[in-house]
Amino acid sequence: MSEMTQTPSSLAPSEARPYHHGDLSRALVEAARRILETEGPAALSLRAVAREAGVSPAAPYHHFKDKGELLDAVAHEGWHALDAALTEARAKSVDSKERMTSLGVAYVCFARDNPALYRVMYDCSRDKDALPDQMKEEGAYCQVRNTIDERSGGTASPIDLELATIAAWCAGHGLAEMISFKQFAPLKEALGGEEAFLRGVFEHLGMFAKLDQA
Amino acid sequence: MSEMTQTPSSLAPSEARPYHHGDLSRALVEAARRILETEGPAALSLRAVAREAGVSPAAPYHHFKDKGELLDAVAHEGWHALDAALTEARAKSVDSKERMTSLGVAYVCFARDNPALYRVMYDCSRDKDALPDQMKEEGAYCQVRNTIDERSGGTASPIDLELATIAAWCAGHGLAEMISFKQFAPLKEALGGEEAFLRGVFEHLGMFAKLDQA
DNA sequence: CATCTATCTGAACGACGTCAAGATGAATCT
DNA sequence: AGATTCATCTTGACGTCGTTCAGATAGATG
Repeated sequence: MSEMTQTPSSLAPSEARPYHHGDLSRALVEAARRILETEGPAALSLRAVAREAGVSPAAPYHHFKDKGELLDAVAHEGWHALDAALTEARAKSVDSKERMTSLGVAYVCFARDNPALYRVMYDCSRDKDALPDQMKEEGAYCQVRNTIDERSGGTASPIDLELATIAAWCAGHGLAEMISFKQFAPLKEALGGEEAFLRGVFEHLGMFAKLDQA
Repeated sequence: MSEMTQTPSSLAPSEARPYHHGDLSRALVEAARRILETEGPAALSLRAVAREAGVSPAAPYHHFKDKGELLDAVAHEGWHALDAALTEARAKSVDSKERMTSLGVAYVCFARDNPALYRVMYDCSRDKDALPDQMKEEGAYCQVRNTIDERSGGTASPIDLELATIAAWCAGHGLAEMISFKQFAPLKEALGGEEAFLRGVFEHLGMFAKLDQA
């Protein structure tokens, strides 16, 4: 009960209201993201999403078990967008020593540029006490692990590799949640901009201090 | 308009309903913490707090501007409790090289043991885009900075000291938010317990990698 | 004592998440 | 084709929430 109802016969793939009254699952998720971007997470009610999609307050319940499941779908898209951002950052940085820092900066910038989406992503994760399953095998988390593995020349033990990945991930998440805290403003200015500040913080995190000893 | 109305004449310091109908500000915060611990953050409505304190749903508005201000008061208590936990941890660890890791472990354990309270603390901070002001001068943040400063022998530049503190704080917060994620369970088991896991992660964060070079 | 003022109650408003009953219309089956 | 089936959407309702306001209550003050 996920992706049936493809465009019925002869209609544009994803615009207008093609079906019965529309390809709602998708329209709802898009409406939710629109609300998130323009009005923030506080305004993201199920009724507002339905309103934005031009449908009655009860309509979403034919596509999502409850509000949480809609948010899960939004979060899912968010993780994909984060994957893409990290992939791009990884491709851009040629220096393998800098690559890790670049990944971190890209991660935090994603959160800074999509604060509401990032918040939904982590709120969903906390509700389930777990990161999305896909991440362990091919997602953003895996990109971080691979980058660390490359940097260490593939010599790190599986446990050390995992610990280092977790350490890096936690640092990135923590910084992502606090990047816009007012207290950091003077330091950002002193360092000549937010990116420099980010690099500064990440360079103090010796993700490889232990791996390099081996 | 904060702390007047101490116990009126002859009554136990904090039980029953001593005053007009009670020392509400305090009673409400206590009721809120009780609800947080027993039913979690989702159950923490203003009405539920009033109910728990035995007053009408409108009563809290004579002591707090709105729900957010009540939560601020709860968060304020939370930060004090965190301060205490860190102070204790800092006193216990004699080895200055281990002290930083001990602080980190204590921080995350506090979050693990008071998950709902910790969540309220950071939700409030995010709403204001700032950590509590007191922290910069004498709170938990300051303890972390001092510990780093001691460890580096007081030789770190102010900027490096600040960057290292932020890095450590972000890592601690990130780990605190994810410590109970299911994906980490196998690794915890492999390392022989949650504390060992925490130490493992923190030891991969070379908060001093850069400071030690100087 | 009367009065003042902080505190609390009761009732109400709009918004929320959710559900049950009914309407609607595309798809399927003779 | 027409009848039927079934997913989809609407209407209306329920209980809860945050918040406000007019009025009751009872310490504190004169």
